[in-house]
Amino acid sequence: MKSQLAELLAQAVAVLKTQAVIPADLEPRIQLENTRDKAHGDLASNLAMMLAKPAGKKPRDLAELIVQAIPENNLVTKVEIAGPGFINFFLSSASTTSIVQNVLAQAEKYGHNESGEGRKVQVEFVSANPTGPLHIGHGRGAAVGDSICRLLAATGWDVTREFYYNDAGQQINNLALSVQARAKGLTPEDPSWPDDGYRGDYIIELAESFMKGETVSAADQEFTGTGNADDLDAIRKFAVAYLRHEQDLDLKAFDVNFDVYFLESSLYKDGKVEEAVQTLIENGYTYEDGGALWLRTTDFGDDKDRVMRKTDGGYTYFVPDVAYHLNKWQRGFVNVINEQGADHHSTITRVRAGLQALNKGIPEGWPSYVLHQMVTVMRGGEEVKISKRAGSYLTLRDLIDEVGCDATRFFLAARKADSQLTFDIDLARSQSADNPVYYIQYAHARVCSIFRKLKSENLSWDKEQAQASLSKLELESEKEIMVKIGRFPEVVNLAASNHEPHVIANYLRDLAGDFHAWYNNEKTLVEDTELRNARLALAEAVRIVINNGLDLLGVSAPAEM
RNA sequence: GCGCCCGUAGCUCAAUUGGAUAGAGCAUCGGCCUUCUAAGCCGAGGGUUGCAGGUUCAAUCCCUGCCGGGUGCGCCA
Repeated sequence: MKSQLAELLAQAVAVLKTQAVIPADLEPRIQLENTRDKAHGDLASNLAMMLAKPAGKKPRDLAELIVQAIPENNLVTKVEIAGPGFINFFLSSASTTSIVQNVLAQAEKYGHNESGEGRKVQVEFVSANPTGPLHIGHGRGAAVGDSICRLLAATGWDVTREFYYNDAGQQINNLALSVQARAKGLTPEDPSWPDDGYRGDYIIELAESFMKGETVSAADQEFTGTGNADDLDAIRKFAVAYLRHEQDLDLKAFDVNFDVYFLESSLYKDGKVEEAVQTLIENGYTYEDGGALWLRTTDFGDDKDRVMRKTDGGYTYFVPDVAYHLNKWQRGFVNVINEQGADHHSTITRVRAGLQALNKGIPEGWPSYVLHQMVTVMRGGEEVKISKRAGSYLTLRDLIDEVGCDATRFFLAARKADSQLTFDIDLARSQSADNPVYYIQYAHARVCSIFRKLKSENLSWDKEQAQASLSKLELESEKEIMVKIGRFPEVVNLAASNHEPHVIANYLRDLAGDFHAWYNNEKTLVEDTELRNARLALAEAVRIVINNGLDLLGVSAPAEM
């Protein structure tokens, strides 16, 4: 719709160029925007205001000339010049009803497109350390990351979802030591409790399971507890497998799946870390100082150089990260999006610097990142402090159990990632009816209910019949809904290209509102067959859009509530 | 001190990448169930978009400087 109208405007510009009203060498960008106020029509262009200066005319006068130069068409019924020089277009009935036809024809594909052209994109998200259950921050990453994947897939990308396990660092030692301490009956209050030990209760369960000789299996590994509290290596392996298994369950409960689980330890095992370090040394970006090996990250915009290899011979955390991202690049992922918590944002400069220093032709600014800000959890009007080490814990699974998967996902994805989010458990739990996700799902269920009613009254409806009757949709409220669902593909594109799932949530809230209002004011199952068929078509179109939109958020669209 | 994010109604958040009179929900107040699901609808009140400048036809959005909140700044990960 928009592109067709833009084409008409382009033609008008061409005409005015031949009349020398507009300088011939000017190539204006035709902008059409959706109006906020329906008094301004359905679509508006600022063309006249942008061209006023080069044309040497007043915006409104120029707008007049542009309008006169627009070719005959059946898209719009009225064109108005308003305000400082806006050109407002009022869509014709033929235009709006064609939207409904389009939605019904494309059904679950409506809103999708092929602009990604099947190109590969990798999205890395969650990537929690296997040192504890997933908490609400991981939940935000999971909800946002998974939704970005769904958006990219819907716009024609070949998406790979990847989870990176930091299973090789110092934190794993701390984990093993903590489990060992519990296995030996120590508590965090004990003087010999490990310095950076994990204090959560789940460590107790883990230790018990190990001592009992239970077998745990995660995606690609399995390990049986030996029951020997002195065997730290066995404890380490068991603990990692155990917690990965727990995280698998968390993700399953959240309906988030990954294509690839990448182990940091494999980078060491395969010599990839060493390889990357050698390359950096050969490329001359390193130096020794104080017994450590440094990377000259300041050559790439960092504010100070960074240690790569400590005096104890171990690598700092970002070195395997560089090796890991080189691996992504070598797997052919020209497009990589990393979704992670904003508290780790300082790694971005380092990883990118390391990749540049490798001289492998990796573009500056690769990979791209989506950072989500912190989630504050409120309960009983007070902030719930979450700390693995302190032991106070609210897991993602607790939350899903309390609030439900749909509401949790919606809530965590419905806000812009780069602003902090407050998750009020009491609100989400005790007043679940007030949760916005139900409002949208309810609209979907209501449409389904209408069709059930139709059936129970032995009436029927089909797409073909409806096509001929759409001109019966004459109400202003109906036109508004048609225009709104006509914008859905554009909203999907915007959300996908900006990696902003929350845009979908806002759109759905808005559409559901229009639908509920219409539903309350106008009866769908009326005597007049043509009008009934037309309204059923509109209701079905709304249902399709809500279904498709909720799917992009990973939220279900129930037929009954 | 330096980097990044944020600051919009009492609260939680939007605002179609610079558009026209800044919008929703919750909360408050008043109406609507004999009618396709009241998890709904209709109406009312609620704002100097943190402050001060700048850029232009037009600024919540871009630039500069302040103020406030968050987060990061280790040979931790």
